[in-house]
Amino acid sequence: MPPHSPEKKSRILTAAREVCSEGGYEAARMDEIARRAEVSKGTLYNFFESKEALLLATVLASHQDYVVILPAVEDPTLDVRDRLAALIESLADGFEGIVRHNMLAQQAWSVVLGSPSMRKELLSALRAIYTGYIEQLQSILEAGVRSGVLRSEIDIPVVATNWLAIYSGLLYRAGFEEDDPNPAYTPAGVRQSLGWLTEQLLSDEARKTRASAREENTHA
Amino acid sequence: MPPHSPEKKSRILTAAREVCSEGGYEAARMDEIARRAEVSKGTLYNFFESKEALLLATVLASHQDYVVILPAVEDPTLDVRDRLAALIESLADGFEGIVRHNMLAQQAWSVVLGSPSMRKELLSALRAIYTGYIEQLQSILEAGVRSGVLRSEIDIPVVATNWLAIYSGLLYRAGFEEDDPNPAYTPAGVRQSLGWLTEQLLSDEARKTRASAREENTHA
Amino acid sequence: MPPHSPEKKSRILTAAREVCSEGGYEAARMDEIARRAEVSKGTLYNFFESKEALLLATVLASHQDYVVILPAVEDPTLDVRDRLAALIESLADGFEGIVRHNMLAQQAWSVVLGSPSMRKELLSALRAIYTGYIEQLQSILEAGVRSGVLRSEIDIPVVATNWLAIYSGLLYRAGFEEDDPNPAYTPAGVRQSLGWLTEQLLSDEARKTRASAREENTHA
Amino acid sequence: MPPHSPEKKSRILTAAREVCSEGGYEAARMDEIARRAEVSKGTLYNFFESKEALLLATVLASHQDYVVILPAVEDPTLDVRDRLAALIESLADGFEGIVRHNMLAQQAWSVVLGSPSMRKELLSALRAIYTGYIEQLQSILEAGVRSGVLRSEIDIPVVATNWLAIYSGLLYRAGFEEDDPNPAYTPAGVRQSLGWLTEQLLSDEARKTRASAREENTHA
DNA sequence: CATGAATGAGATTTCATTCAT
DNA sequence: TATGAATGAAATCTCATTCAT
Repeated sequence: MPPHSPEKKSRILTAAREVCSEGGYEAARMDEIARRAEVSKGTLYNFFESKEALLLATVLASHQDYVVILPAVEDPTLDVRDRLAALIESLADGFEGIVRHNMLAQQAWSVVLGSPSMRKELLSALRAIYTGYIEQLQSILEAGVRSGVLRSEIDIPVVATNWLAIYSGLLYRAGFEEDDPNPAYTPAGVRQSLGWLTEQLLSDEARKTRASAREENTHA
Repeated sequence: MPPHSPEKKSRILTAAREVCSEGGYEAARMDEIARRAEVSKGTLYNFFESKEALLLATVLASHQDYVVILPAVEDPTLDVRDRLAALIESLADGFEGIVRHNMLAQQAWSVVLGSPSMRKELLSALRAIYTGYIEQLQSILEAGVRSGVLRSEIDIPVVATNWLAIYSGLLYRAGFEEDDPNPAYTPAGVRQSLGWLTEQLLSDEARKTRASAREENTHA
Repeated sequence: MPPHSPEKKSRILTAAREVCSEGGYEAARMDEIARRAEVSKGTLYNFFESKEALLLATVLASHQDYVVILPAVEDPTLDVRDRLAALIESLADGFEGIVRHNMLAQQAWSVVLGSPSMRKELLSALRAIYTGYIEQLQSILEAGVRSGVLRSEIDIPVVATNWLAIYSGLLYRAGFEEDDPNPAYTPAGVRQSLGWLTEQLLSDEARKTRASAREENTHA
Repeated sequence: MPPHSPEKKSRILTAAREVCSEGGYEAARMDEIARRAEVSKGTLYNFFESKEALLLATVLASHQDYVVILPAVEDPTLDVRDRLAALIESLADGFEGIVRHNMLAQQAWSVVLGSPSMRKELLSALRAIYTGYIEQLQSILEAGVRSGVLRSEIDIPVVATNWLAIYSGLLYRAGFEEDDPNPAYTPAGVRQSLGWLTEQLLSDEARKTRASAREENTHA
């Protein structure tokens, strides 16, 4: 018999995510998760200490699927405007999935709140999820300032913080919308809001040459 | 004693908010709420249909305390920069209380998720809470554009959306911090982030006269 | 509704004792106890913190029924031989009931062993159950020595200890017997063993006058 | 490796005894026993039908270690007083170990109570454990009467029963004591109680010559 | 024979809700 | 209306036992 097959663990996590997605963490039942994963309840407890631990692992695993970065963003030879645009696209494209994931993660709080160690682990993961974005963003902004595309006087940490705050805020507010969401809290809204922010950063020169520069770039 | 004494109802809601604040919605027990409100459990059910209804009412009542607006903000005779500054102060001052309130409100989701009608009510309230801000903000921005303090080409809806997104984003991210929070997610961070946004809106003329103008204004 | 009616508590304890008597403490199920007591499982937990606490209370309540003392034993005007004989009769008469009770109490150990506080409570009760006997016995022996019926050189504490040890030993060993018990571990055995002990205590004078003295006493 | 290696069986029994000693039979887990014995859980079931059977075997094995008899006791050439004294020493020396063993054996009841056949086996073993003592004791007492050291009129079966009852009673009561046990329920108490009993048996002649006789004996 | 992951019946316990007083 | 003892469905978790490897 294979020792604690990872495939089974993955099946359990998938089942748990499904069950939570449907009824929320509060309503998730170990019985139901076991049934969907096609394992016994005992096996659930062989893999995870408790219901809380399973739900925490479910949230953390869910992160893996949503923390993705477009390769183009990391290419330092590209024009900074394109790199920022690619980042915006990445964020906008994943927006709806992340909104759903986010609503679940928020619910996990009430389940995990009881155990300080799990709370710490969850919050730490939630903080970590955006750290990559912040760092990436700062390095792009620095490159932009160096190349003269972005205004030299911008306060990079504040701008990066605001970029992320806007994104988080839209994400958060999107969770309040149902059925017919306010367009501001859709992928299009993400593009518009972060596009506006990018505009503010451009140097006067970049502003003048924008159209031509971008066109050359595209044709290259 | 009049039926459904409002005083008793208020006592119940206060007790419920306390209990939820301490242990989260998941851990809130009707027994404990009744004990703190100094009423019987039966009385709880005379005022509220169910535990879910009580918790929903608790969240909604909690909104009342946090949706406050500084009178100065609404005074159209003031300089727009002061009105925006007053709004920022209002948001920054209430920040920590709202963060706590917000974490509770998020948890409430998992409790009311099961009932579509309650879910609608909660989400609607959550949407409404910021509507006042958005409208107020837009009217200030319009006044600013009219008076020449703000740049004429700004896209007021986008700017207002971003203002609120930044605020919401900081609020949301602040919920992930514990003990030694990142300064970006503190009242000071609110001032810095929204201050930066305000900067972007000023017209060239306002930018030049800022120091003197503000000084005159203050002395007036 | 009467507040925690003692009658209900008593019904629960009775049901618990019945269930334990039949299958042992290990096999006692809260469901079954609730069913027999004609209360809900929840009510069981309104009266008793846990299963352990209920079983402990059951054992302690069981003591009440078996710690009985013959009034005659306490009458200091009677001849010491008669008082000792009455005590022996008391112990022999209750013997079979106490044997059954004892076997249950022993089983309770394994259930209650986990909780140090309960263990202490149980052991303390088990010690206390015989304290009355020891004290009573010592006062009778002292009276016997004073009246010259018992030998003056007897070591009263040692004799009292041995009296109780013999009784406890027979009680304990009786628990090992089934169906066709060794006569030594029956009420008759109790009379014989403790009768022998009493014999050893009589003074030479009492020994000579025994037949006549007792006869007079009986006729008095 | 021979099938059902006795060494492995012994390791299992030792592990089981350790586990039971620490937490009691109720708390003993097959997992833990297997871990300590360094075998798999499956192997446990190759050696023992069930948990009950293993625990029963554990109690029975525990008996082997405690049913020991001093060789001197069996030597018919010695003075009966010395043989009884040696027996008392044997019982007193092993007292504390037997007390612990006894407490475990009592707990075993609740585990094996469910199975009549195991119950019979356990009770039979518990009866057998003292049979050797009784027989040995009776043969010593008979030798004592024949040699004139013990009073000729003693009722040997009753005396033997009482000797064993006193010992069992002290053993049993010792199980109720914790930390600071009553001296009556210690090895010293065993010596005192059984010493008193021996005293009652001596013939007048033996009583007179006791000091000198024993001294000679010791010097021989 | 040995292993130990998997099983799943069944145990204890909780707590929102009810309703007789 | 207020009370709070009683309810019991339903939840989590345990652990002796099995059996494919």
